[in-house]
Amino acid sequence: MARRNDHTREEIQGMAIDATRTLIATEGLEGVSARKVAQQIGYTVGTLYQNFENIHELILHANAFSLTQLLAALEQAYHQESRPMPRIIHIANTYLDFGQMHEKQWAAIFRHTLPQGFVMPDWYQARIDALFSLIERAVWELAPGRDKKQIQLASRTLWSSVHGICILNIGNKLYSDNIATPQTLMQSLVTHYLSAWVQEGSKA
Amino acid sequence: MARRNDHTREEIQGMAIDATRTLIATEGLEGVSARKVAQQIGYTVGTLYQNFENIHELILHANAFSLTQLLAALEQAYHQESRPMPRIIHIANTYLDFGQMHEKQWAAIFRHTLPQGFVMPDWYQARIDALFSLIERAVWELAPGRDKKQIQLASRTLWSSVHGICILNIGNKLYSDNIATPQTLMQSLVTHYLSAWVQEGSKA
DNA sequence: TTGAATGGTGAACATTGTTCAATTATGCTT
DNA sequence: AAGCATAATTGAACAATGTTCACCATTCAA
Repeated sequence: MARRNDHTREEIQGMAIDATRTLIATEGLEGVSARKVAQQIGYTVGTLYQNFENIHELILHANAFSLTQLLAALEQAYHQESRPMPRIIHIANTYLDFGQMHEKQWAAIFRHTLPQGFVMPDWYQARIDALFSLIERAVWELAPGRDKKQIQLASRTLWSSVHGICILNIGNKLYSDNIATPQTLMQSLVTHYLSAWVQEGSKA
Repeated sequence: MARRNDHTREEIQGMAIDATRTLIATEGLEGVSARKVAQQIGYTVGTLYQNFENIHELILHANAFSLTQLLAALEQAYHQESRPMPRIIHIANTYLDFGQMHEKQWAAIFRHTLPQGFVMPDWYQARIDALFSLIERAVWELAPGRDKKQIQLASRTLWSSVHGICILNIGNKLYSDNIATPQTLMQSLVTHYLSAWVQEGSKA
């Protein structure tokens, strides 16, 4: 039984977040429970609730970790390819791969919803913003001359769409009928959307 | 207290589904509970469990109802516009509107997940398929000469993307910063993607 | 050494899904 | 008409959930 000062507050929080992450990875979001997490880290529920407001905060931290991993993967993809268009395609595919490889974690991010009255913390929203700004950067390089608002519009449209393909990919295997792999859809989306978008810009 | 033959099995099921729907509409998916539904319809949990395998089946029925409503709205949109390209845009915007107007129901459809071991019933999957085939029809009319597999690929890509925009629209108000309304994103997606796709086809 | 402050506990409460023996109402048979 | 079998309905019970909080234990300062 753990005793006082065996671990600092920060250590306990880190352990709890880790435990939550592995729970999500193995059993999915539904497999997370305060008692399970507490037992994993060798403390009791009471201690857990001294370190986190509620279970949602804990899950939020676990999800933020996944988001950070995702961002790292996308940033790596960004640097692996320098030609603007293939770069975006590569980033999109990396996004897709991440969702497939870490299916449970991925699903946890987008399925978890704060109860009414809860507000998403800034440090969490900041991670999501970072994702979007990475895309904005990549789109900007594709058409540096374009208006900033147009870039923003295009990258949000594109990224929402990429996200949609990922969403419908996991869970429902809508595409598992020999014909269209999610990678094919992704390719189709990015090339068509962006080629028309670039072309439109060169006219003006 | 309800007595035998006050209602038929079918009536009870219908009442339960209705109660579930209003619960979802008012409190969201998390607001649904077996006891609440039972109380609403004037029976007890036991009766509920004689009419439904479990709570997920009940939710699935409520969601199927929403899907039917959605399909009806999309089909109406289909017939409101006959020019192929504006038609698709109109359908997409109708989809978006539906998600905005019935936010809770819409979220319930896409956030609800069957526990492991559960399989999505055929009658439910059929409703989803109907949505996709409506889009396929609309895309086909845009380019009747194209290969069937190409049409399938394009409509799935397009619809996943449309779906993605809807998803990121509800919940996070990512777009609420004066600039880009979801309608603008939708317009941008559909016109750009499809114009490039059509153009590609006319080359071959 | 004593006392205050803080770490940690685990029992308790309400609420969840789900089951099932017991009860009650119905319809059929005699 | 009476009785019986069948089916509908109940509600108590179980395990598991999130959350709280009075209590105990440990540490550190005085």
